[in-house]
Amino acid sequence: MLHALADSTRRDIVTHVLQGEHSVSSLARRYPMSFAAVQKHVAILERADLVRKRRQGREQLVSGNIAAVRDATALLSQFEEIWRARIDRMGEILAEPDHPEPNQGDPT
Amino acid sequence: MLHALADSTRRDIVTHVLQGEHSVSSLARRYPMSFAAVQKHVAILERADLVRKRRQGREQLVSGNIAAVRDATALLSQFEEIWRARIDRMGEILAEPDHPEPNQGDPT
DNA sequence: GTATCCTACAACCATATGGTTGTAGATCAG
DNA sequence: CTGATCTACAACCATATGGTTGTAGGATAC
Repeated sequence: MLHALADSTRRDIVTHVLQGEHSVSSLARRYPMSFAAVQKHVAILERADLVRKRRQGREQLVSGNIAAVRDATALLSQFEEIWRARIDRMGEILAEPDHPEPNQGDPT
Repeated sequence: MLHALADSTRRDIVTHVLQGEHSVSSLARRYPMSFAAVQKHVAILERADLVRKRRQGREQLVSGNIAAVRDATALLSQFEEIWRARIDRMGEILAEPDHPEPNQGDPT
């Protein structure tokens, strides 16, 4: 899923379809590449459930799925929590009465 | 940069080095792959500035760079803001007293 | 009906990825 | 010094990626 967002064209597509539905062809017109290339990008986003497609006549309207985007954001936020937990632990260590050498590594 | 995080092994490496410095070889021991493979993962994370390396004797100690992780999180958060902006606009439209029909002529 | 548009999918190519093994340079222990 | 360890880097392979073109089907317009 992060892989699906690790491409600027796909992030741009997500940006647009989060603001409203767009057909695949109207999206394709925005980028300097072939229709098939944009179609592939949309397929990758769809496989990651970042966008949904809805048929209307001969068009496929693409819309963004904010829930999946939130999942990705939450995944990255976990890193910040890990970091904060570490900082908290360091605070405890500094608060300890005596700690001559804070040795990190794993010499096992 | 998101690409660097779009791999579970690399996310796991980031998780660990955010909690403290680890040498490349001690990291390599955690995963069922060759030392060189882990070394490549670390190099990719380093290129994305998600981790830093510090030489100590014959070891290279890897530590996580929380700032870059925050940048990635902020990038994804923009999507949620775009989404909220759209919802706000929809709220305004629904709050309009008379709907903007394409009714130009006003025959008195 | 035919023509046109929108979409899907396949084949193909160049390049990047994730993994391997092997070699070589530094550094530390003896 | 020799030997062991940590690291870097190159070569190689299988596979996935991002792009292309071409073909085919479904829906609309005429």
